[in-house]
Amino acid sequence: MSTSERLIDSTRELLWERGYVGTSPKAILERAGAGQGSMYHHFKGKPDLALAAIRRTAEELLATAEGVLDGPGTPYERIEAYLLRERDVLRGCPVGRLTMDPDIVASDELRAPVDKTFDLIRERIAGIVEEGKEQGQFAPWLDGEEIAAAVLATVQGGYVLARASGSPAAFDAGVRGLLSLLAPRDNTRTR
Amino acid sequence: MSTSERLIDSTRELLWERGYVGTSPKAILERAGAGQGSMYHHFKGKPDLALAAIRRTAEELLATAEGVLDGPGTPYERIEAYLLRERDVLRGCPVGRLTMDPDIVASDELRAPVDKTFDLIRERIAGIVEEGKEQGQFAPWLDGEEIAAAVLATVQGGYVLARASGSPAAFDAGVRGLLSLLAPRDNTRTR
DNA sequence: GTCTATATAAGGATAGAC
DNA sequence: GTCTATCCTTATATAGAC
Repeated sequence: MSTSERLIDSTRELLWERGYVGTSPKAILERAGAGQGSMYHHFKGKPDLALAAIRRTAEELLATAEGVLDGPGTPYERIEAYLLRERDVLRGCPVGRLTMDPDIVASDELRAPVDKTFDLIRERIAGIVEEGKEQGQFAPWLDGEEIAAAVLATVQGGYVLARASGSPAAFDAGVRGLLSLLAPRDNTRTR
Repeated sequence: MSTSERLIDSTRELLWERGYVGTSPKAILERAGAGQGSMYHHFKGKPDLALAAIRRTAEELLATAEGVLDGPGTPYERIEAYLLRERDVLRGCPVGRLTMDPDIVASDELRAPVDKTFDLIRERIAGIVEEGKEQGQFAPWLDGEEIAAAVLATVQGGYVLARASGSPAAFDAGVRGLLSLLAPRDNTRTR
């Protein structure tokens, strides 16, 4: 793997673990096994390298999410698959955690990939919900965009709760709670 | 206000804005209008001061949440009030944001107030849900703890989505989505 | 209690040799 | 392309005067 690639990979790992403000060029170089010169040869500086790393991470996350959402099954089953897909819960979301970084939120350029990723996933989920409404699997009064936002928020908030308690249990509980609200019930059952 | 109090207040503000790793003693002192000596006289160091600040913030947030959750109204209305209470959405949650700080998650002492705050709010909401089930306002198959986790996660995740897009809209959408799933429907309506 | 001085390390970047 | 040397600033803390 090229030095440039190793620098990007190290930056991605550190951004995930420690965020932007908590990640120093020195730490990146050590992890990548490179010297100062290499980094400043390939990239203009820390923000430039971070941008490359963030874009890569965002693309990968989007691809993973779309892979699950475009899978087989009914609309409910696809949303369920998205919510239940394997995650390293205690590490948190490599994209979502960036929103807590003041320097990233302050930069339109660094924030853009984060914004775009959530936006595309939300649109995809919203479409699935609308599909489910047409098929009668979801109640007609539900709004696709709103449900999609709730689904994404449950995931992102689940990471927060899990990290607060040091256990993935809270993440799982939140997901199960949302699924219990979303689950279609057959008409033979009284509500 | 005493110097010690001003130091705590400045720290609370900075922790909210920039997190633990992003907050330097120097910045705290400047904001508090104090010198180096004052800080190290009243506190053992940055972690000690941060702990005092976090405890204060956690207590205040808990009090605010309980104030709303213990208010008047049906169980659904009280949860609705909690979700719709005024928030400075783009600033994020002063407690939740701490979970993205590696140094805080790594310290049992610094993480404890965060964990405790979420735990107590979750219990309170869970109790309200169980109450609503008894009254027939919520479906009997819902689990109080799980719904409570979903409610908290929607809020925490809403902050993440809002900060990603630079607008409170995503927060509001997620909350409305969850409320539309949670809202009691009268039996005259067909599902 | 509060201040200034000082100390050591780290953050972030540039210069120039190879 | 990569390395080392060097630079200036900030982070975090201690010492000791007032």
